Amino acid sequence: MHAEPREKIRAARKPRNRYHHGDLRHALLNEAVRTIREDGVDALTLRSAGARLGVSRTAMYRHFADKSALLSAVATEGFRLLREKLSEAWSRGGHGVKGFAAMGVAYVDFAVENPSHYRVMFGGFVRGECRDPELLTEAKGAFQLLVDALVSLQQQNRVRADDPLRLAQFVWATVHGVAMLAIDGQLQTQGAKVDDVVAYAVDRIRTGVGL
Amino acid sequence: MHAEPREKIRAARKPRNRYHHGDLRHALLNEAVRTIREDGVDALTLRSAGARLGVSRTAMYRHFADKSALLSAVATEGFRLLREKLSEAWSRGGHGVKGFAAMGVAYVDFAVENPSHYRVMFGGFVRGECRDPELLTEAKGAFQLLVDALVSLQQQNRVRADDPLRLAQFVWATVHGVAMLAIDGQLQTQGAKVDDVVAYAVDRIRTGVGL
DNA sequence: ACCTGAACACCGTTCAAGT
DNA sequence: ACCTGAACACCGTTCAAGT
Repeated sequence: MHAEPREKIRAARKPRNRYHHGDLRHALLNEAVRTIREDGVDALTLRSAGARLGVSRTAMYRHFADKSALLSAVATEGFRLLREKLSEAWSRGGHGVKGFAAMGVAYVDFAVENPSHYRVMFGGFVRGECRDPELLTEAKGAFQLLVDALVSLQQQNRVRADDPLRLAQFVWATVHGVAMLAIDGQLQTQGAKVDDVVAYAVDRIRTGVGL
Repeated sequence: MHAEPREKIRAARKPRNRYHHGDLRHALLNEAVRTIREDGVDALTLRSAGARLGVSRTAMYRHFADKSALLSAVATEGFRLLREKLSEAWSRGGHGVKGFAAMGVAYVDFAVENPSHYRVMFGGFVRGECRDPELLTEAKGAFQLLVDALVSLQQQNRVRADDPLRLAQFVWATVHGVAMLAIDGQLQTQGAKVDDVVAYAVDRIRTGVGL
């Protein structure tokens, strides 16, 4: 009978004793990201994901409205990761022109290393209505990093004094395009390595946005 | 009995009297393009496509290896259409800097007007092995148009003397990126119209590839 | 050659029921 | 609150059989 108080203390810390998981939502999200990364979006089925977590295939509906909502969470996670990579590159490059180039390379690298995840972020898998505010916030956060970098470069007189938003949209489109074509295998066939294309594109961007 | 010779003449022109269609392959392809354009890729099912053509849902397998092969044909058709639009824009613009800008606008317009079709061309729906040679040829044809335009501009001393292939890859990536972000609805949220973004991007490309 | 019809092994989603 | 199990309405694909 002296085990009971212990149980109660635990109960106080974690209000309820869940059936299988401390947090099925997180477990599902991680499993989805893992499956998508390793085997692609098509390989992600609610049935297999549930089975792998030792849970019924309908358990998911307690945590996500539907499959699209789960994919939306995966996309959100992707933008979070991307923002980290970009922020790191910008810092590592010393918040200057070098850092700007590093951001471009980091962006494409992220897409090439996680092609399926990247496609979920931009491939239209997340339907218009299911784009939850969290996803929008995270996507805007990553974009804002680019805007801030461009403003910083403008203050250093390294970038023309156009509307930073416009500049950022152009730069974003270019690296996004390189990334997309790269993971589609459309650049290798043209007899050039992806890295070289990225380097050249960053150079042309620099010329394009320069003073 | 005097109808028989007529039948035989017909048989000579068209060796066999098909069950339902003169060319089910074309009918299927058109139906697929139409469905994708109007209702998206997810709406395309072999069952409904067959039903709409008054044909069994397995009849397709006589003409395409599987659904991916059908999508590959849809993508091929897309590249054909895109090439036409680009060629027209380049000519209409007088094969010069104006034509080059017109190509960029035409490219993004095509994607925005046929978002689902465009996604089939670049969205990874066509698996690596299923990329039939016809698709590759057609895609390269559209890309070549861009290379040729850049070579022409180089001869007019309007574009820097870099490797035209590299230049074309950069330009392609940029317009592709703008197109992708546009059909993903990622540009409107940033408080700017797609047309303006395209115009600005074309301007920056021009600066980027200029002498 | 070209197409059918039944069958197979899958899906996502709903819902009454259990604890 | 959280999860289950059966059921529903779909898929793409295979294959023996028809004409």
